[in-house]
Amino acid sequence: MELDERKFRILQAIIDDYILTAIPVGSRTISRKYEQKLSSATIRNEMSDLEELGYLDSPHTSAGRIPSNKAYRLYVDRLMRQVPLSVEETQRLHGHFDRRMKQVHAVAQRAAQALSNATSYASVIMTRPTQSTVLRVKHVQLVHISPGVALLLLITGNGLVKETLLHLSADLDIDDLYRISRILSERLVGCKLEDVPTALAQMAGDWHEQSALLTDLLEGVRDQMDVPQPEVVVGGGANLLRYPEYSDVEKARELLAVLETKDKLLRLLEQGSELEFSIRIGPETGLPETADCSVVTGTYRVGNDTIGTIGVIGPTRMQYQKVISVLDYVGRTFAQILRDSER
Amino acid sequence: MELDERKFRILQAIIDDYILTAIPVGSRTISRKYEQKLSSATIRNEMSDLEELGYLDSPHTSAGRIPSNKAYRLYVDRLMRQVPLSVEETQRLHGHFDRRMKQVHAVAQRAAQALSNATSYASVIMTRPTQSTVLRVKHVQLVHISPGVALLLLITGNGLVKETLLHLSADLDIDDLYRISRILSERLVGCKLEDVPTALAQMAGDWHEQSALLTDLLEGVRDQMDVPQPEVVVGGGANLLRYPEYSDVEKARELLAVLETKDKLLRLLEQGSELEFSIRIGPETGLPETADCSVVTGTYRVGNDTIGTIGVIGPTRMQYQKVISVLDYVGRTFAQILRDSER
DNA sequence: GTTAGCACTCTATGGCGTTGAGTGCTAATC
DNA sequence: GATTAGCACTCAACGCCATAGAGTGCTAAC
Repeated sequence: MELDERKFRILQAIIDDYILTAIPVGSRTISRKYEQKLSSATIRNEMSDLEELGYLDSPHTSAGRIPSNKAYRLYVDRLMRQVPLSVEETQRLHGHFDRRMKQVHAVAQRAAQALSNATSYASVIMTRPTQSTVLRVKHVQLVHISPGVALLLLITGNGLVKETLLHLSADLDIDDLYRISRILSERLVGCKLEDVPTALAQMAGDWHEQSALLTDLLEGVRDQMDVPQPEVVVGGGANLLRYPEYSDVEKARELLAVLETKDKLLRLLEQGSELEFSIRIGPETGLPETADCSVVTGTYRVGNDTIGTIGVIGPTRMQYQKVISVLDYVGRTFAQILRDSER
Repeated sequence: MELDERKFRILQAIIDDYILTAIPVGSRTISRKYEQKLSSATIRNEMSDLEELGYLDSPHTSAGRIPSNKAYRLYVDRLMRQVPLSVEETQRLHGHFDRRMKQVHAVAQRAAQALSNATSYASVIMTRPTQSTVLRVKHVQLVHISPGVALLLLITGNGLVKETLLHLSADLDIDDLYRISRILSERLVGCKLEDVPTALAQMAGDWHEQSALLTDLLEGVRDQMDVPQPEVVVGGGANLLRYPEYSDVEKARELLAVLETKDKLLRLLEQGSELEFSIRIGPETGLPETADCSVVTGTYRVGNDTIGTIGVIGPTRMQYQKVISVLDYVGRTFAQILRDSER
């Protein structure tokens, strides 16, 4: 049996209706609201076929049908029509942002808020710090803070600052530190950020006079060097409690707990990060706790780097078109603000 | 009518039992579990008195009694006994922390997690950045990043770094920037951080040669200068869904929404911030959404500065003693780690 | 191929009696 | 005078049952 054009139309109508109401859809509803040329009996036959093909499930004999995950898959791949955002919506989204914001974290928080407000689902934004493999040291300096305490500054080509407060075992004054800064500069400028510890260790071997200082430096720098962790910001988790699928509190709790667990969120986001958009439905999300959720993610770039993923989590019965439109808009705006502030 | 010692005991038993079970407590329960010398009838008379005095409410005639907010107030002020943490609990709490962590944000997240895990309630941690009124500039430098782009560094006495990426309208090379850095140093070192914009504006008046640069600087610095926002970290919101008081999903949603709204959280925390510990019960919390919650907060200091507030939010029927013990421990540990990393 | 008609299924809803925990009062007891 | 046994009364919770209504699936007619 094949899906002819009418079956597509009916399936689409069922999905649209179910997304809106969360009530199992009956043949009569379709016949009256969507396909007035056809009687409910005809729809009934078609629905029976659609069920046999795996696109519909029936909760029990005398309820209507609900779309299966396979149906949602078909929906997002072929049936869904792109809906542009209305002017008011665009403006409202726009209003969430403040172009003067500089810190990635703050921008991400606003974006998450915008996203969850506009969609009424939960939103997640992951920012992946630029890899230190590609960053080269541009400037090195030791700044005197107080006797025995100095600040080591490492500045990279893109303006990133690594600052490390050092407790010096040797007693060095401002002039000493200035002199040493120049020597450090000679050796470290141009070095990849990740190679700094190695370079320092090598210097310690050559330069016995200041080995105590170099040990301090090395220790301080090592602390800073550990692999930069991606950061995750979540918004609108409480929104999920609006939907009848989470009226079971225990279920809701498990889902909200996922939103509070960083590594589960990362798993949820990282799977989709290769594609520009990714929609994962039910078990495709990969976590047992989200087996009845869908996750829509998009990646954003600044320059050539993929810097993060922005996503929406909601019930499988999700307003996919709307989510995609909003996600696209917010993602663009987010990346734009980051671009503006980084250069 | 006065509260004699026996009434205190009975009230305490009722509160203890209700905190544990969330079930209205009957006279028979008290007589069997807590006051075996007294018959249920006697307890009944006492409970009737306690209700008249406003310490107990009855949901309906044939249910037991539940403690009123007034009772909880009395409980936390006079009846509660301090319970020290068990060794295992201390160890488990300890395990949440990583002493090598440097960033306030990361430490706060761990602390919030520890707090909500140990208490099974929601936790909130606010960190208030050190006021720029007391910070003085220690070191000023412009670092060349790429043609037309420079980084302005302002380092203060406590090692805080303010970095600002500047897009220069004038074309200045590395040597120009170095020269200008020295002039800036002369004028700015020793200045209060908050006075930097004023000082720059004054320089612009005197020093026409570089007024374009100074305008750029001023603009960049102003962006950084805006009042530093306190930061809020939340943990374990999903925990609240464990409790029968939030089995009404709509109620739960409103409460969890508060945990996602920064300014409401700040209001919740700032009230209690003057005292070392503060327990606010029900309406005392100040927000309508938390009228059936309690908020326990503690402040922590590093040196003489109050740097933040750490709090637990849960139902009024909260395990106050335990919460206080855990809060105390986590607060101390948190402050300790910050102290260690800041100097 | 489509549709009207009808028997059948199953949940949701509301009424109703029962159960049991708990109270409040009174009278007897210590 | 405080305590307690005894008892009538109250009220939510629970299970039971009948009913309503939405929906299906099948058959026969169009």
